[in-house]
Amino acid sequence: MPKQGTKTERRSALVTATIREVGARGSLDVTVGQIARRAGVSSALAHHYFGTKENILLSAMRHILRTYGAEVRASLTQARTPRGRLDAVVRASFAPTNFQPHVISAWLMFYVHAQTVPEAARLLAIYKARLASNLIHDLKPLVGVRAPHVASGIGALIDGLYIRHGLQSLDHDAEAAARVVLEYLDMTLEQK
Amino acid sequence: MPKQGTKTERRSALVTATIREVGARGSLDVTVGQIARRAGVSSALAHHYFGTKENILLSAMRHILRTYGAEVRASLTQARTPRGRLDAVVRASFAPTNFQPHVISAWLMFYVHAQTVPEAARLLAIYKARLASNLIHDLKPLVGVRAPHVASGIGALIDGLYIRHGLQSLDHDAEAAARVVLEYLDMTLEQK
Amino acid sequence: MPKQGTKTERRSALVTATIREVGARGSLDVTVGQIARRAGVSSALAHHYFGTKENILLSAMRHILRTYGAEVRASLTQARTPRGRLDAVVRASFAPTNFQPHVISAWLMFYVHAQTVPEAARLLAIYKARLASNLIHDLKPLVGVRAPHVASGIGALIDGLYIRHGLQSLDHDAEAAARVVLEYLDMTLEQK
Amino acid sequence: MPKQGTKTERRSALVTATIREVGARGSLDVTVGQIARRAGVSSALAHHYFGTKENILLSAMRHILRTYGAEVRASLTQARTPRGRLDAVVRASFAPTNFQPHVISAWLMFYVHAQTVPEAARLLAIYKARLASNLIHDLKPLVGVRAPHVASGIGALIDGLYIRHGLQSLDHDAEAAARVVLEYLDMTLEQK
DNA sequence: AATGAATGAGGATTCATTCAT
DNA sequence: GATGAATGAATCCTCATTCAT
Repeated sequence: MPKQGTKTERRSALVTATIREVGARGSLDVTVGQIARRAGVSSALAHHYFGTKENILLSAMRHILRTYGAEVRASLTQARTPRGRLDAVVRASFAPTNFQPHVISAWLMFYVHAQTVPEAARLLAIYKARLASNLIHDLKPLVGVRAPHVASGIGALIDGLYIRHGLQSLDHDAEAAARVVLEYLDMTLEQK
Repeated sequence: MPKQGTKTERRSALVTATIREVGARGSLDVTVGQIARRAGVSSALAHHYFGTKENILLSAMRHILRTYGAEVRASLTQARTPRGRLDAVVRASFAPTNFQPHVISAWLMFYVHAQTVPEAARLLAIYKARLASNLIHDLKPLVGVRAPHVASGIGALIDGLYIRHGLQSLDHDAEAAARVVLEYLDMTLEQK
Repeated sequence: MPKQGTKTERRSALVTATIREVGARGSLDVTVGQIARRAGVSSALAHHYFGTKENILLSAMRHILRTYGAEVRASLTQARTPRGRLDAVVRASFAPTNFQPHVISAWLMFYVHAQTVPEAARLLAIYKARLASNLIHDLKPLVGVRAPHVASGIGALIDGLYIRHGLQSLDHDAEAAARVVLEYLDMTLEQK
Repeated sequence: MPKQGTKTERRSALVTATIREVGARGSLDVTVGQIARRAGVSSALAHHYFGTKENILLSAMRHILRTYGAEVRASLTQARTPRGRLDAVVRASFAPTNFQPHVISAWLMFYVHAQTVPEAARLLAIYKARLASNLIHDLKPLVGVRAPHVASGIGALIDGLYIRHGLQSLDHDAEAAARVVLEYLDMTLEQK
């Protein structure tokens, strides 16, 4: 009688539902019940699979981070020059899989969550370290010791554009957003 | 025992306590009780003065925005050239009154809050419009029609630096943060 | 600086305000603050004069009962025959001072209050006893031993008409209401 | 520990508990906690099943009204003549299922509640309309155009007897109460 | 006399979580 | 595997009441 679904299917459905729900409400204050309902299951089942709400949230975060990581890798395979690779990394941040309203909302929520929950902070730190490392690797041949500095500027700019986008002031579409960062990059590179 | 503080004193104490508490917890999920306790009063008194929790939060937001506005104005009085004024506006964002951990946390929380609460969104929109208007006013003589574009880049960069700072990864002190933005500005201006 | 007012004035203003407020809200769930505001004073003053909320309510009840009693006495002075006196007693219940929406509401609320508060029950019992006594006194010459029985029928009919009136279904104006009871009386008297 | 009762069982238990509790306290000011405790469940469960307190109260009202309706219908099946049917309708109001202290209390409370809550008013209006309609239907053959007038008198008398009974002054047992109304009816019918 | 300041107690409601089935 | 039943622990908010001024 119970609805069927493999463990993986259910977990994945709940993770997706979490992101959608957070996006729809614009708030991390989402209840397990709301998430479960959106996934079409009972809240008891959500606990059955994840144990605690915290865990559902963390899983959703991991999902987003994984998706983002995949996007970056995919983007990088097509790049050859350092500059091309930088381009790829930046553009991955604004790829369609990520730069959608509800995903952006979720990112913002996770930033907040990271302030309280160590594990969330750890995940975010990993993401940041990877982004920085990616950028620095390819900036070094171009700007030498200034690489970390420039990388952190780019990182901040990306985060800022995310936030602003999350805030409905859709003054940047993905393409425009990427361009802002890339211009920043270009200008930096042009510096003698 | 009653009759100890004036209405103004208490309101102000509660607003301050709100920001500190939000900063300390790293979350907008502070209870009226926590805020009140920090302010040294009963939660009933907080309701007496503000009516609802929402109102307390909004008042705290207004307080932060007002402080920021004052900082900008003060900073501007000492500037003479457009470039000097741009400098002033940027540096105001990183002035000691604003760029403290708990205030930064509060900013982040308010960004989130604005996604849900219209009045919060309105307040944030005002802040943004003012910042943009300030920047554009002084960018026009320097970069002409590119002014709005550059202004939005600067705005995003400031927001991004705030977030990153809020996330404990204190890779930027205030001075460094301001410098990142100003370099961005300089590079932009140097563009032919 | 404080507003002036004699003790009596204030007390009376608060009692009146209580009845109006109960009437306006259609509920005994009226707060001291609401009553005080309607009377134009602080809730602290209400306590100063009455000590407790219970006391305010009881005073209002006494006021209504007193008004009703006065109405009955006034009405009776003009009657000469037993039948005339019965008429007077019945009509007093529907006199303009009593048969107004907010007073009717207050009566209903007091009925309820009497279920919980002994003193309120006592006051209501007194009213009932007086009404019964008045009716029986003049019914005796007319229906003999059936007097108590008829009196209680009349009392119930009056109460019922009050309730129904309080319930907005204004299917009886005062005159009509009185007539219903008097017809009942007439029919009873005509019984052999 | 969980999984003990069905949805229907619990709902019904809570509705019953509501009426008993209202009766026991003599006040609509019962807390959800009190109702739940009497039903042997947590207050959270009460909310789980009814959503709001208002809803619990309304459900209790509907229960009483339904019981009363059933009583009337049952009573009517045994009647043949118009006069017999009138008898049945009146007696149903004083049937043991209804004319118990706590049910009477609940009625009184609902009268009060109806002054504030539209849905409660609507329910009460339906009850009244049905009673009136029932009475008028059978009065018409007996008193012609005076039917509505007589019906409203009877209705008021019933309500009045209810109130008086609710007020502990048990000067009427059910039989006596019914008799008062039926006498009223008889007298009316005997009118030429 | 009059009031604003202040609070403890309490109440409706929500929610993560657990358990029997 | 899946769920409805069930609850303890919060949380916001209200209110009668008290006290210093």
